[in-house]
Amino acid sequence: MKSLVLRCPIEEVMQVLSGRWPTLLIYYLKGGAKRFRDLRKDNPTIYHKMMTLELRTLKEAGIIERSEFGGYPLRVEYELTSAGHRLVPLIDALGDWWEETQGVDVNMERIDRKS
Amino acid sequence: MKSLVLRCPIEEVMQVLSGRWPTLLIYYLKGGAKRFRDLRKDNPTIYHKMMTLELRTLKEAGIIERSEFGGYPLRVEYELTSAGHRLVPLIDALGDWWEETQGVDVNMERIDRKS
DNA sequence: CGGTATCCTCGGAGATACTG
DNA sequence: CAGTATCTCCGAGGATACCG
Repeated sequence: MKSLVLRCPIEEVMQVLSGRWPTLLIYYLKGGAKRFRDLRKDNPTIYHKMMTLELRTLKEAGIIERSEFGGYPLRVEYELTSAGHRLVPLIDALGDWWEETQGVDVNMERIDRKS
Repeated sequence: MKSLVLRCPIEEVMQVLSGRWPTLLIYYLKGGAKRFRDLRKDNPTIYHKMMTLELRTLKEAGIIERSEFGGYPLRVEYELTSAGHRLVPLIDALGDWWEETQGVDVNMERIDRKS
């Protein structure tokens, strides 16, 4: 998943959203701004380093915004931009499609067996 | 991107669509059934092995269907299922969102921040 | 022609430690 | 607390050859 061949918006957006974390992070930011450490609590299996990297690419894509508050200990908050908020329903639609699809088309056999 | 923690439909659908090829393959099948070799012409940089693997996971997800016609040389065709067709507009919406976002919002916010 | 098997490498990401 | 630096390791996927 490295260099792009075409300048295709779909390929580009998938480049940003691909992988396990991006959509999860967006999901957990739906409700409003959160601190770094709270996002880690939401995603207990992600590693420190990965989270900063993932958050950075989301920021560079204009999906989230990073705010650094001075003081000690440091405090950094992330929240969805307006573009990020507009993205949420599109991702949800994919989730809905998936539930629908897996329930009906693929698992037909299972349903068959039960009846 | 291995084991899933949650039974979250979004995480699951992203598992299938993540990466460079799935959405591209879906895109190239929008117009109707295609042979294996024609899909390779559409995606000249994908390798033989990868394509069979990607096509297989798409099939297992119920997005495409595989038809094998006997004869020699062998002939295999792939086409979108009805679920696959319902997925297309959702992916397109992501592409549209991306174009819109990269053109307008991201730069806007940068300009805002400067003032 | 389409699919599988094999080998190999290269970098993503797990894990830990350190800095501001 | 958040971010960076290192080191390591494993496996996705590139490349090629062979099979049905």
